[in-house]
Amino acid sequence: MMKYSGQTRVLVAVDCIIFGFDGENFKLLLIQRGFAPQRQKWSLMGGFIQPAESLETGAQRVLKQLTGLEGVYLEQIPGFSEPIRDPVERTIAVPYFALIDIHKYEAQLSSEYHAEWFLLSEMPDLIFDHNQMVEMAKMRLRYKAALHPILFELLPEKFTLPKLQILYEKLYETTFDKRNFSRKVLSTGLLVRQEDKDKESSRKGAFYYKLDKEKYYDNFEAFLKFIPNPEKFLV
Amino acid sequence: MMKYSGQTRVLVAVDCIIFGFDGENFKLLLIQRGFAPQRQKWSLMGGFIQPAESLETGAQRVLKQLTGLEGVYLEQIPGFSEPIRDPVERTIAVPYFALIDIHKYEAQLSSEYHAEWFLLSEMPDLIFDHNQMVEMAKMRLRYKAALHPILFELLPEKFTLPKLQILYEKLYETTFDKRNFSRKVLSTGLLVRQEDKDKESSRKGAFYYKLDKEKYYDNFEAFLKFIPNPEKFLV
DNA sequence: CCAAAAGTGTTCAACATACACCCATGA
DNA sequence: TCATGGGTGTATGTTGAACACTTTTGG
Repeated sequence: MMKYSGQTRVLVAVDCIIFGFDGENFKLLLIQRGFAPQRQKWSLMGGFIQPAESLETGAQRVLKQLTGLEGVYLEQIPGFSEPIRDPVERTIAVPYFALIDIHKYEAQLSSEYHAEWFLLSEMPDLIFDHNQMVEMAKMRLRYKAALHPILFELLPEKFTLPKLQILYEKLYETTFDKRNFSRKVLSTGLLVRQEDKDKESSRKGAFYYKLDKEKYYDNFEAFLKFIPNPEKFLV
Repeated sequence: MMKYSGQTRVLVAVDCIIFGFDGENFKLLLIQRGFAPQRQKWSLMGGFIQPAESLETGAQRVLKQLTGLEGVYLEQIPGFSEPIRDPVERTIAVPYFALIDIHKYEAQLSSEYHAEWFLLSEMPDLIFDHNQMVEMAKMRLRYKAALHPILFELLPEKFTLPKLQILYEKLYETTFDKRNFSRKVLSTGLLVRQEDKDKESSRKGAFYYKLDKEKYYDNFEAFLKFIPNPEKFLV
């Protein structure tokens, strides 16, 4: 078959901004590059698109390689395409942010990559334009999470309301009234209270909740506002 | 300089979903392909990314070629990247939706392309996956416009409140209460009433308004809701 | 004078916020 | 028994939705 003539072909990479939450803080999973250029420097996990895969498939592959996880929540953010963003060769990067349950990850860590979790606030300098990608991903996550219940993707199967609230508070760098917060969250009917409590962080213990998977997936990107004044965060 | 070895390079295209509004209905600017494959079939205007340009720059170039317009409102939507989406050769497409003032366009039409405006509701079948791109763009536009005042990009410099309301009503395929609508819109302070009236569509005439450019651009993506129950439209 | 569209105000309900006290428990 | 974090209810203000009549003017 004929090809389009006179056009330049370029490398296309997917880079993953992998968010986790340890119960206290947001974290980012980074790898130390084992190859040139900028060997040893920290970077996002990424990879070049292969002939038989789509962008989304590529991103899932890259994630699986690093974390062992499949079917992860992924969202594409706008491409990074400055002609000289990669000094080696022109590469157009399509970043995805990923939300994973940090605990699921730990069990499956492959030693093929030198990967490490960093507190979002203590992130090292990254190669190329990866710092900007992280910034962009944070903005997008803030935006999306203000309107849709996606942050559950960061939590383990069983979690408590105080933990959920801390999650939101950390993302928006503020605090919320716990009475209003729990009322809003519970009023969605998405959460099912369990019998048992988490006694780790208080003597009284906090009830565990699980997602009502049915409701959650049926109306996956439901429009819900768990935080007050979302317009403050919607840039 | 060394290149990354063993990787496949691909064509990257930008395709533009160009929206216009004629005062009554949404329209889409399409071109009839002058080259194979699928010569004569309708398609979105697009082009391959050139060595010295970014995706956004490429999209602006493509738009300028077709419409003569520069600095158009553009927004990237997620890439289309199925390996066989283009039968000639693997091409990853990054679509952009564009909002233009249809009247500005008409003046500058280049005859280099066979381009035509179609009512959104009477759109022909398009090549490849362009139909899906249009669907995706409509969804994104609905989402974005429900929360941010971007639809002004579709209107001429002077417009009336009834026209603005029709614009919103057509996008959301519903009707709004004009008292509530005008109150909301005017309360933003974004609009400045002019002395003169548009007498085209009524005997009484409707006041023209202009955007307060200062306020508009200062707070370009302000969070505003001109439509009731936006959650209905936020998929 | 009449048809057709433009313009305008009020009432009510729902929602979001602010706010404070009691509970359970382990040490 | 006390210190710590968990859990809950109410009152108030704000916001958004519903709703109908008067105005203007060209024909």
